Amino acid sequence: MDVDKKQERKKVLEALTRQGILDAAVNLLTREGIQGLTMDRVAAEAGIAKGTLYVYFENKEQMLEAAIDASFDPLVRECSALLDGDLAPDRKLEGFSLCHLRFFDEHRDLIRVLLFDRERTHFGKSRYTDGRYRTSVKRVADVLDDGVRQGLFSTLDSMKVAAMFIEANMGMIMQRIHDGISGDVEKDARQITEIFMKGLRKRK
Amino acid sequence: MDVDKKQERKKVLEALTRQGILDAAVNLLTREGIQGLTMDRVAAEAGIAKGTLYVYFENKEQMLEAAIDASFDPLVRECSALLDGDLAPDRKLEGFSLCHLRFFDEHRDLIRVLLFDRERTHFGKSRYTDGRYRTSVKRVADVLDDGVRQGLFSTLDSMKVAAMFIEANMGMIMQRIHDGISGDVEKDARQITEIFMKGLRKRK
Amino acid sequence: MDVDKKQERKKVLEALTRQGILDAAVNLLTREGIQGLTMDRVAAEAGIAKGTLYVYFENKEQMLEAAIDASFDPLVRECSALLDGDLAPDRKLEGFSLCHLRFFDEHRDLIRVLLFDRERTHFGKSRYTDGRYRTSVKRVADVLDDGVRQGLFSTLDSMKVAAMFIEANMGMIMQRIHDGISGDVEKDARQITEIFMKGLRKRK
Amino acid sequence: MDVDKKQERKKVLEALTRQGILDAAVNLLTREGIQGLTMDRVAAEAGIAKGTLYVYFENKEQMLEAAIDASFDPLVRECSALLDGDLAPDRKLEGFSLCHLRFFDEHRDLIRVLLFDRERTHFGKSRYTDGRYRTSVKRVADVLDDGVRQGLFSTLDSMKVAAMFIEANMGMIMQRIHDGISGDVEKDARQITEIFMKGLRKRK
DNA sequence: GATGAATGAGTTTTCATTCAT
DNA sequence: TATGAATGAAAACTCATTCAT
Repeated sequence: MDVDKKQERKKVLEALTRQGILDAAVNLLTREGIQGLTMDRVAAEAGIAKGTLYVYFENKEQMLEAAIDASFDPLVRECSALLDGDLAPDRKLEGFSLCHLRFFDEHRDLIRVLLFDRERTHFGKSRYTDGRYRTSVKRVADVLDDGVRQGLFSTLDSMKVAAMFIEANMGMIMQRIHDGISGDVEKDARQITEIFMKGLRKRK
Repeated sequence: MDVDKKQERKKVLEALTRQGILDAAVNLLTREGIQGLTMDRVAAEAGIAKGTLYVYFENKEQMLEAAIDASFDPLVRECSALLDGDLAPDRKLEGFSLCHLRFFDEHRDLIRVLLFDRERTHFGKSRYTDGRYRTSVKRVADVLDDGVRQGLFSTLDSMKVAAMFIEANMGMIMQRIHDGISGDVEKDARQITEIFMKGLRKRK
Repeated sequence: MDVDKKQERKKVLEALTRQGILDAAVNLLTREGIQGLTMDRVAAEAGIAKGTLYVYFENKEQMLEAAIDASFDPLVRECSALLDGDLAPDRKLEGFSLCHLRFFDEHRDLIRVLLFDRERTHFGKSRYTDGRYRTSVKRVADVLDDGVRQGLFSTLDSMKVAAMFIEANMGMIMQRIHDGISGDVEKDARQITEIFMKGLRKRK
Repeated sequence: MDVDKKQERKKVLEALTRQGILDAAVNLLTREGIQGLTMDRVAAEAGIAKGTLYVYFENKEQMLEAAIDASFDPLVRECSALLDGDLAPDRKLEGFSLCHLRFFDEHRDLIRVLLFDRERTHFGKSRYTDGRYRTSVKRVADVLDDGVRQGLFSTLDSMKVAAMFIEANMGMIMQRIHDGISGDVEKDARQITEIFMKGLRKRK
């Protein structure tokens, strides 16, 4: 019992330090960009010694990876739940947009990181699996395929369209940020869906 | 006269050196990525002395900027001509997609740079003007506004939609690259336009 | 009585832990070399906590010293017994060679350590006493002096010749290792003695 | 002509810096041992910036290698000339001993390095070719083989005996150093040859 | 006595930039 | 103008040692 307690306390403390590091890393990243992210500064920001970072993470790369993963976790979870749900495909797409717009409204600075990560993800010679992004594309593609199966959408190359859709969301997000976040989220999310559903062309 | 000749020759030579540096920088960038771009290597690639780089450019940042500008110049020119032309707005959009898909098919590696640059462009604390990208958004937005004026498109928030459109193109490009560039360019360009024109929804 | 038992048990346990540490250190040393010998790894190899090492040893240097001492103990004991025995001086020398060749055939990797230690021993500013090696030289010198006294050997500078003899053995060992341990131990041991007894020169 | 002069001056200056680094490295090595040899200190000792070291050498390992090579160069040359000469095999061996004893009398501290290098040479997992030492063994073995061919020496395993001979020399050197270099070099060199020629055994 | 998380000084290496020629 | 040797600040990472529990 005593031992259990001790071990538990230890685990909690460890988790705290680990989280502290991740938070420090994300803060620094958002504040200073990738170039400002040095192990020295992360340690300082986290209020621990440089060496301690290497107790918790193998190297800078893995720490960064973990930090980014951790900060996108809420978004990933929310989207996951949404896409797993049983809304109609078009509602799912709108929900997806909404999630993303909301998330980036709240974590406006993080988009910088996302873009960074996207770059690394796709084109780095790194060993990074491009997991997060590719998974996202695949899941949206599944929704599109569902839509086709249900006779809702015309036939389409689902992976390509999924990629387009996701990026279109990013475009909207960027524009919102550029404009100082104008207009409400719901409206913009609806507009994205609308365009992807019905197109821009005026109908008589 | 003699003096003029000399001066002219000098200018030509200087321009040549300058271009040589830019080419070297872009080659290195596409071959080795940003991490591989050191002043040493640029000088070696260009066949000049390291110090000479600083004769032509203030510092690394400005050199890089110029190099990226130079490498996107063909794309920018082509798009510019297209958007300045007098095609119908929807043809212009399709042309825009086509330009981009073609350009990145041919300069596949440059997309890495573009994404990198995009990040820097939008969110860095760098003094980079985000010229290229913002201009692009604005011009596409103009086309959209034209479309609206001509009664071709429904009313829309042109800047946001333009951003979406541009990013959707990037999504398509990324997916093509991920798939090993599947399908022909024209078809994919048409698909993008189609979706933005008519949407995904099946019509009876 | 109870207290005595407890104390004894404690002592046994401590000795066990101590030996475990030494074994771990030697294993690591032979497997990975000096560079691979970190306190972390020794602790892991010994299955104890890092901090515990400092319960048993003042610091790394002393632990290493003890570990090396322990691993050469068998050789030292065997040689000691031999040189203490009452063989003729020349038989003792041959026995000495045999001991060494055999020991390093079996602990081939340890020779690396020996050489390392030799360096430290003789020339480091370390507080290492150069005990092992100097003692060895002295004892061989004693055998040589015995030989001289018995009219077996010509007069000689026994310390210098002893050093030569010991190093010649090392040379043979190195060559055997380099060749992949060619030829049988006895023959090589005999050859060393032979040369030191009769020299290389052919006699008519 | 002018250009030639400039280039020559440059070369000389470069060689000077390079030599300065090597000298600094050897000095530090002899003064402080391997553990004391850090790039920081070498730079300080050489009176240059840390970065400059990396202009002249790829990394620490190669610098060290070059430094050691450079400091043994005189010995290697002298021995080489001697063994290439046309003395009788036994005179060559004596000359070899003489060279070595003299060299280490003068560079007493360097023996530490030699031993270090020997260790690295033979047993490191390093990419070091064990050139210096192996070559030495081979060349002495050739002399021995010559001796056998000329009917001077009994048949023998020349590589093993060569290794023994070289190490016996080292033993003598160590003993001399330990004793504070007692006795004159010639006498000790002669004693080594004597033993290897005629052995220790007293003849009636 | 045993633990192991935390430390931080110390190490190698990189590279944009300068400046004397 | 062109050069390229020299710089030195900064970065990632290591590891023996300590100390609160």
